[in-house]
Amino acid sequence: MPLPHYKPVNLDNQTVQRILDAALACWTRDGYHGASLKEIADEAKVAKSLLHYHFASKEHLLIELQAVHSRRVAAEVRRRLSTVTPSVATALGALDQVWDAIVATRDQLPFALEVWRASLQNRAVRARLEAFEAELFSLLREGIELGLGPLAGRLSLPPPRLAALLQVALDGFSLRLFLDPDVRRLRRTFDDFKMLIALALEPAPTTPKRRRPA
Amino acid sequence: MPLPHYKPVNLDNQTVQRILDAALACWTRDGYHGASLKEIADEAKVAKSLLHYHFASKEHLLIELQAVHSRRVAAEVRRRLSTVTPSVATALGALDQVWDAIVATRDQLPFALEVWRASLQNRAVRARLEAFEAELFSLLREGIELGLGPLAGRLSLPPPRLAALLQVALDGFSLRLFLDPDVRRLRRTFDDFKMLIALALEPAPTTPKRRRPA
DNA sequence: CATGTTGGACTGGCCGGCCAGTCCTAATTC
DNA sequence: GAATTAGGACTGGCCGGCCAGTCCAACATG
Repeated sequence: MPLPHYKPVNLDNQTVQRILDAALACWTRDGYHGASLKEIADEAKVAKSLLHYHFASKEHLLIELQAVHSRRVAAEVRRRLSTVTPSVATALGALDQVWDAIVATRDQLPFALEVWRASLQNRAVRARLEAFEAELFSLLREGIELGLGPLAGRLSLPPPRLAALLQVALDGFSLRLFLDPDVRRLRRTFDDFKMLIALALEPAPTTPKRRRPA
Repeated sequence: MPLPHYKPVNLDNQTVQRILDAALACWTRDGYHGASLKEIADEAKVAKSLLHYHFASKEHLLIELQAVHSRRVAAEVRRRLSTVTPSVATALGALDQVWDAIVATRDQLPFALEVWRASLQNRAVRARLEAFEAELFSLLREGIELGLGPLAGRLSLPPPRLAALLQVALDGFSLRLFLDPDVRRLRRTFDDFKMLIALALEPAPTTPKRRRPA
């Protein structure tokens, strides 16, 4: 099955945005197959046929929403990491920024899971997902390099590998936030994780110091 | 909606097992709503009506499969952690065991995602999922305590908190294994993670450290 | 005879998709 | 400046099809 080519969607149209928001809400709540187009139309307070006017199919709606959503998330992360200045403290502070971003968007994680699942069967979704993941990776790596400045060279882990580790860990935290309503307990685990990172950031362990977690 | 009470299912029946395996395969491939009962029946090479003979409904099938599957996973993890003997090296080796378990069952992760999603809407699924997560947490904590023996007291992180951190991280690795077909790259990230853990495990290299006040 | 299994007919409902047609606004024409 | 045209936005209703679930007659097997 080759990649279908869809007509471009007018994203400036306010109703289109309402539909996209409704789809995000419904798919987050009930999953892609679990939510019907009627459900989405009702949520957007719009006739079901209008969905097919703006979007060729349910799949097309998913693809467009994925594009919009990943763009939004990437922009949010970029915004939060833009104020980082070089020092270990601010580098760890940047981690807090990322944490806040995750918590703020925690209810949308089920949609992300849905996109991941769809990426198994849809090449367009797959391609965009990989690009998005690569972008997040770059943002993390740049965040590390910027945040540590000249210190970056003395890491026990080179920035790209630290970034990869961060990305995995952050996915884990996202997932557990989705599972576990107790944010504070998870926050403590995140602080523990930050402590671990701090250990790895400290320069060559000639005189190792041990810190109590804050 | 109160919890429905289902007639017990004869799990010794071989055909029932075939159906459960088929459901696992189909739901892993297409998701809960995405796979029809006919599809599952075909996969199990069984008449569709037989599904309704053994299980009251699609939901019932999900609940039973979740029970069987989580029991299997827990048993597998328990088996892999049973040989741990006290020392830092074997404690890290136990991590490798868990890694192998994750890699071995990576293709079933989409089903786990499906269960997580279902837990949002189904109290029976939710309850069992929480029990399962709690069991995994205990296994990890016991693995840490057993693996480190008397060393456990000298951790910079008490075992329960290390276990929580491990659980989050392992979820992250599971997720990325699902996203990323490149196991070896992720394996290196996992090794980096192990190094980080090792840093937290190592007591002060030469002179014994003063413990934090109780 | 109980349990397990098949295969098919059947239903009521929801699904995604499609279409004919309305409404509104803005440009175009006379 | 009234009439006409064009086209985007939007609707209600319909369609064929698949879905979960029901029922049953038949048959195996011990």
